[in-house]
Amino acid sequence: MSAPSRIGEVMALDRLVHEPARLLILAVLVNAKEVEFGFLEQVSGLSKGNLSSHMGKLEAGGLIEVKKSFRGKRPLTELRITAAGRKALADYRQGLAMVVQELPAPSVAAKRK
Amino acid sequence: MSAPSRIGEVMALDRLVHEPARLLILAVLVNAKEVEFGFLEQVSGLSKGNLSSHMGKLEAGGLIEVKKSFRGKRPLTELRITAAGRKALADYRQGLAMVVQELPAPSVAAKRK
DNA sequence: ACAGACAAGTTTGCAATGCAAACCTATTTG
DNA sequence: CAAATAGGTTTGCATTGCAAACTTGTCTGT
Repeated sequence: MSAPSRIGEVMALDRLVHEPARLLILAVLVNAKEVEFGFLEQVSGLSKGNLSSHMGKLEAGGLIEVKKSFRGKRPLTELRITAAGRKALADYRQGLAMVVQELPAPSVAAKRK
Repeated sequence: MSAPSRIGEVMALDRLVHEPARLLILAVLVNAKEVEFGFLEQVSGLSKGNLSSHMGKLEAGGLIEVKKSFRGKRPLTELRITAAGRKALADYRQGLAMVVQELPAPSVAAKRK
């Protein structure tokens, strides 16, 4: 018989994307052309510090690009997902889909409490 | 306004289950009545140490039960998923399913090159 | 003009984590 | 008896995620 399941796939998930905070960031970015730091802070609910460090990691990994400029006299940081980022997210999504499939649907043999 | 999507769900994912190694463990356990430590070590590919510590956390969280006994003269550790574990896994699975749905299918605007 | 509040991020400090190497105890084999 | 194996646990370490504190600059009230 086949392995207990193909769930070993789960170990192949991209950890950079797997982290919820970063997945959230990527998910927002993938639906917009460009996103401001402040906006992201609001919709994500992440603290500035937390957001900043995740941003740094995503940038270091090449999944996003960060453009710094000024709006009037104030600093403005904008984030944009890269092609690599889209790919990573798509791959991750596919991995997730597999995991979801392999995980037993509770509806079947689950306990009705 | 409503959030860009319901992806904020991702932040609600149970971190205890979210960790790939533990998800793998739970996925194996949910399909079997009882599983031996050694077997799990093999199918998961985790080192004994790593497995042992994840096992400890799952047990501490009440998602699994660990039964220690002897087979002949040798120690034997068996793992079993609890009702809470099944529930946590089912909830997690549902969360994942939502995330997968909300994540854009790559087929649309995927590769330009 | 200046004190204080606010904006926009970055840096720092810390606790928690994941991982494997080393270790431990007991058994089996050469 | 020595060495290898089985079955796990503990230790040590490097990485992380998180928020508090800090930085730099603008704006408001008086």
